[in-house]
Amino acid sequence: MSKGVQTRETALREALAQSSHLGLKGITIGTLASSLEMSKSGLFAHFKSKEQLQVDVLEYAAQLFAMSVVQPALKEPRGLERLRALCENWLGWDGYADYAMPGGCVFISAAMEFDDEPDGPVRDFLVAQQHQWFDSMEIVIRGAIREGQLREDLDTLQFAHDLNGIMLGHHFAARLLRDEAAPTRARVATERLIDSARPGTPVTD
Amino acid sequence: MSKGVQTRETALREALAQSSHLGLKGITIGTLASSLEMSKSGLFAHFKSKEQLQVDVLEYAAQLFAMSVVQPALKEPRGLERLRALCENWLGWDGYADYAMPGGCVFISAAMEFDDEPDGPVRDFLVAQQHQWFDSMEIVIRGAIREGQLREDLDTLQFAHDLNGIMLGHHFAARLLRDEAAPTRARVATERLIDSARPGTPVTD
DNA sequence: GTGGGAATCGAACGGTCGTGCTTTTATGGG
DNA sequence: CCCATAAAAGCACGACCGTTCGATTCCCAC
Repeated sequence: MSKGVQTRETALREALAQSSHLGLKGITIGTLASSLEMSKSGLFAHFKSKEQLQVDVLEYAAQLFAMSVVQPALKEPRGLERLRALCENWLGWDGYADYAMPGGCVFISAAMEFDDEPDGPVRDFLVAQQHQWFDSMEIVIRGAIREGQLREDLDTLQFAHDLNGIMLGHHFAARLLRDEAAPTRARVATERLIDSARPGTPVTD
Repeated sequence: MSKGVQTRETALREALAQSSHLGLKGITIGTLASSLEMSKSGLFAHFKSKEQLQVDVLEYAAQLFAMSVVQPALKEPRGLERLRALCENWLGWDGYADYAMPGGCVFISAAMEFDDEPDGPVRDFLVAQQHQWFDSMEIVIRGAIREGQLREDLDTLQFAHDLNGIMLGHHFAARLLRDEAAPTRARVATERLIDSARPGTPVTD
């Protein structure tokens, strides 16, 4: 019982690392196996198919994301502090270089790889995950509204999408363009977004 | 002379269409050849390698982009009108469904595919293209500054990156989440961004 | 209409892919 | 310590990959 679970865990960690810079589609049973110094078939037995492996990697990554981004933010007091913590952790996640994701956010690569795919287990799982994540963001944003720090009539879903755009832009600038100013720019953009959502700001609709 | 160029052109168009939803790495000589109803080797002869094919596809896409996004915007009067036209065309480009790019912006997928790659012909070409594109954006933005419609001390590069983030967010919402409100949200975000850059707006630095 | 170069084809190459089998080896509860 | 069971290995498969090369077909200037 124990041995199998442990191997599986190790395999998922390595698979996540490789997905991080090759994408979910880029990982290979063969390459993964030799990285783990085991046989293709031995590794394959842990996941009934490559598709299942991809889903499992997404699930594994989500656990890591919840643990290192969401949970720490929940320790901050509700409102802008918590929202800022969430964004800062999110930014950190995208540069999670030294541990499990040398190639940046796996959700972003997966999103671009599967966005034009027909429905399927991997895509469906990823989309569900993203909806969950947007829900979490909205909850934190509404917290800041309830604290009176953000406008009462703010479109929280729009706000969440705006934040998402900022993070995608950060990924783009940091990873593709190798722009060291990317995190700074993301923070500037986030503050500007928050400012535009403060009470007293004229409604833009 | 004529026949070869024509075949090449047709091949590039089909290759772009396929790259659009499979990514640049997703295209294969074999699949592409059978789509064009010709032999693998016959097609291959037009491009000396797959890497070269990928670069050529990027170049082909850039021509299309310049023609359908940049050039029309340059017909608008300098300033916010031109900037808005650029954004609107850009938004249209990402949903260029019926012609050459059924799977959305090929530059975005390519960016995510090659962002963690070591330097190479394809990555280098893509990065150079993006820098060019950011330069173009900055020029249009500075046009609005010179017209007195945007703040004098505006960080134009930051502004361009913010726009880029909005478009990436649009791609994400429209393609992965299949959110029909995506274009509207992108427009709202763009207007908010413009508003925050107007003269008289307090500096956010 | 013929010759020559461009365009295309057919077949093959070594490699890797995901995935079934069967067999061997390791593990841990009684 | 034994033995059922779990884990890993070994091997093979058909398919497709990018690429090469020699043969074939086409187009067009003379």
